[in-house]
Amino acid sequence: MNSSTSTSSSPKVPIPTLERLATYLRFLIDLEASHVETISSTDVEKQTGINAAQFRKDLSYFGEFGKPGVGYNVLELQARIAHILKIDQLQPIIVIGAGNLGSALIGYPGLREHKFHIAAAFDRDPAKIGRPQGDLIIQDEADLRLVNAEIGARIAILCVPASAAQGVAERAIAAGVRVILNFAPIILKVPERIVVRNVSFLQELAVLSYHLSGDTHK
Amino acid sequence: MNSSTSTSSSPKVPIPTLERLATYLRFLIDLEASHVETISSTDVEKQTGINAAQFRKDLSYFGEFGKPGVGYNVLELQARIAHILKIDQLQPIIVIGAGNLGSALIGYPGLREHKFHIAAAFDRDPAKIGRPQGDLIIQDEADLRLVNAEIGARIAILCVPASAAQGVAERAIAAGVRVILNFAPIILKVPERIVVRNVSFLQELAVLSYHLSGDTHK
DNA sequence: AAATCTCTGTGATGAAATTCACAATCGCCC
DNA sequence: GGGCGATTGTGAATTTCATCACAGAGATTT
Repeated sequence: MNSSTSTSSSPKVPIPTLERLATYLRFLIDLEASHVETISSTDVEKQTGINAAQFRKDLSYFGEFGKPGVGYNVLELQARIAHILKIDQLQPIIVIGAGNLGSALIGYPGLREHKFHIAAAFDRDPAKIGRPQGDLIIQDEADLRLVNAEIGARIAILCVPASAAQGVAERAIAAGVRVILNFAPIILKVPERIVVRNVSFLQELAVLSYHLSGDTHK
Repeated sequence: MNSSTSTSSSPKVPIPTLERLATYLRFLIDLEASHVETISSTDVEKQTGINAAQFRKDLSYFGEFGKPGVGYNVLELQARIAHILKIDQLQPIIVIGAGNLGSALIGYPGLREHKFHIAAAFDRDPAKIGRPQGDLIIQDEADLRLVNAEIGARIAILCVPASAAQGVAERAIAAGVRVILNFAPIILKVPERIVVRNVSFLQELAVLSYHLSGDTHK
């Protein structure tokens, strides 16, 4: 999708399964808000469009979660998926590049809701360094290593231009980052152990554009 | 997917192939800038990490593009991929929701580079309506249908909160939109013929978070 | 102009992901 | 407490996607 994974790491669990886990979690949070206590895989299918067997199989990679004849406890499943995804405690993230996109992410409320926490934001532009952004202050990208020694973030979000991305990625890795969410439209070259996911609007739009079959106007 | 496609449309061509086409296009544009005239599938593999046979097979869905013993002409291939993706002429897009993310997209230069053109931006918030944003003026979401009758955009980008997304999607479809890029973290219910792609930061981050194996600190 | 090298396009093969289908389990009702 | 409807968890079947491997086409060299 949308996005794509490069450099691999652990085996066994299919990437698509992990992607769906996040969807389930989101869905379960909504259910909780609607005071639903129990849900069956068929209900999930009805409400999300994801095949019921798929849902069950996805979960089966991690153990047993439901009761036959009953279904799944919403709260418990929520907690267990959060645990699987390691977002059951606040997860610190650094954002590099404080342009429009970086700023949008820093201000995105959904992140906190899911126990992600943007712990620092960096930019290279002296005009931006020192400026407040949300409840953070933009820091000098040159201090990346120093600052992250403090924070210990293992996740970095790259919102820099394509031309800068490779260099920034390398410095982030040197600063202890292990996984990268890359918004720059280039393929990063990183060591085996580093996991990268790319998000590309252009790619998404291109796929959509392709589907605009023949008819220009209705 | 990080992102993922829902409602299907045409057959035959794998979605992953379409996603990669956009990557190839981007890559070819960079090559052109470096004055490279010809490229072989093995070169592509070396520089992008995408398997050479994969590259050739992806293209084979659409015809023959290369010369045995030589490779592919960069400019020609670029043009043909752009044509396949229907971005060989300016493609009008409407953006709905002019918050942080919407604004970031409106200002994103990569779009124009790839022949996408944001033709109008909408919001529901009276405080935002009428305000300039980039070289556009935010319009009232209530006028969606009216305005799009003029513009004829078939692509909409949804940057509204999850709670508003379903309703907005329906109105966009009523206004003639055929494909939707959805940034809201919900699964849209749309008619068969409509194609949706979802981009979810949360999903991407969750997958990355999962890969943070055991070690909390180095 | 033959021999050689390079590189494409694709059928065959393999791997991965999805979906099917059913035995096993649970709760409920009589 | 035995029978019944609901629902899970999962091996097997199916579908989709990626890779291999090679015949054939174009360039190049001798």
